[in-house]
Amino acid sequence: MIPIKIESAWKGTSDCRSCGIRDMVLFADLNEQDFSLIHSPIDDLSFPADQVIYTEGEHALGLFTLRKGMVKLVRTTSDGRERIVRVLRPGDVLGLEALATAHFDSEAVALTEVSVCRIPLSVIHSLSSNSPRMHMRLMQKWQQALKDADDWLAELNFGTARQRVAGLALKMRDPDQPKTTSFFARDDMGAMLDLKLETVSREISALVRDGALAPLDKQGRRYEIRNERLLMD
Amino acid sequence: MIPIKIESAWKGTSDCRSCGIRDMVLFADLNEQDFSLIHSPIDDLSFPADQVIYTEGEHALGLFTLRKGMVKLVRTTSDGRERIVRVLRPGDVLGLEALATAHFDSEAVALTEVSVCRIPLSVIHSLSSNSPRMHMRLMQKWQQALKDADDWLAELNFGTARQRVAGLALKMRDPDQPKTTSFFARDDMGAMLDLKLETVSREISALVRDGALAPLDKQGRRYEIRNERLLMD
DNA sequence: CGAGCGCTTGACCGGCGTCAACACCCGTGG
DNA sequence: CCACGGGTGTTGACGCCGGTCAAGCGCTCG
Repeated sequence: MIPIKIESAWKGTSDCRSCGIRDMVLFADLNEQDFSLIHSPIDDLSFPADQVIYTEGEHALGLFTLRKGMVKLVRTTSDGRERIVRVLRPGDVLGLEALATAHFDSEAVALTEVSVCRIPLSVIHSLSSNSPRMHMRLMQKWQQALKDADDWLAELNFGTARQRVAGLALKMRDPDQPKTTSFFARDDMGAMLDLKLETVSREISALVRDGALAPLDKQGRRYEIRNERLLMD
Repeated sequence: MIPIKIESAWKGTSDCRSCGIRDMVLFADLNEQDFSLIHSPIDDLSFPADQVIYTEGEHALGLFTLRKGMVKLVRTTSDGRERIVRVLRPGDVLGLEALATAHFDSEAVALTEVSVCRIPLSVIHSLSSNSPRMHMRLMQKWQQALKDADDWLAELNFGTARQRVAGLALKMRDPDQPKTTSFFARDDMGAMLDLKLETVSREISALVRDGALAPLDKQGRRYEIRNERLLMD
């Protein structure tokens, strides 16, 4: 069954050949012959902030390429605590794991307004066996996901509260405007860094006081990076 | 260039058809036709405890299937601290990332005496394009590696010191003897759980005092699980 | 303009880190 | 066979970072 939320998120069917971010994504170097292998529609979907895109353990029909916005991957531990294992940004793939098991290993929730395209599993499977270009791309996406997961553990969940918050500020820099960075609701940041929301708030305040960051809005979501050095140790 | 350590670790060339753990590994369901596609030798290697198998960033000639023993994957953060991101056990693949980039993303170090087989990248690449069975297996190994990475973060690096040590005890259970579990040098355990070695030691002592664990040797490496419930919360 | 939610700040407390002493295992050499 | 020494694990005392609890503030949206 197709959840209602997906129906209501439907914005149309994509023409991937003319996709604006095609150079970042799975279909980056497909040729005309490869495109002719696509027999199911690629849907263009969008979700408001806080919307669940898929849940942990859910049966997967397809995977998603993130076109715009940010998505958190959430795991619930056996004793019920929630942990954010990663944040995905444009160009990343949501739900790669479904290729192997047809189930999602974590919950995906929109952190901002989000736009994605859903690619049916059958399309990925037929392309990956028949197009060496797709095969290679897919491998690179797996490798990137694994590296991101390890980075998240090694860089953001290690050291003092100050180091973690500073590390997140650097990781969440805007690729187009390297002087600005994005934060999230304080309790989400806590679930990312294994800190309490009060501690996150205190450390951000301290970084602003020390001149490392300066707020760009009144909601505490966007900050200017004033002194990169102060964030790096 | 081939490092000297590899030369000295060489034990022979494998006959994968008769491998004792074939059902766990990449070659699990290859048929005779698939095997005929293997044109480079699969080497059988072994390493003593504490030996480095490969280093972070090193150029990769092949990847490894772990046959016996345990291996830690170590990352060094930009400011020089060392973090253990995962522990691999028999059946796991070392260096999957080399398939995409021909470089290793982390350092691999033997935690015990270890035996592995090295499969040249060319063999994997030709099999994965020509054998749908291998293609599927590879996908499953990627998925497993990613899930392990996320598990490690969500389960072992979250909560109190007690919960982390207990979680590691459960994760490191012997698959054949579910009542026994393996620990490591206390500072390695600290690097896995983001705790200091003294804290690890204290928590283990507390678990023994409470009757959850009982030591099986005098070096503090193997413990009997006496009360699973006490470890689970 | 008031209600409510999320962010910040303060005071206090507890868990983990730090520093140090000690116990134990094991290999080496007398 | 035992004496010695280094390496590793354990335990204790103490201090600090981050958690807890609570109050206050400032947006945002009815």
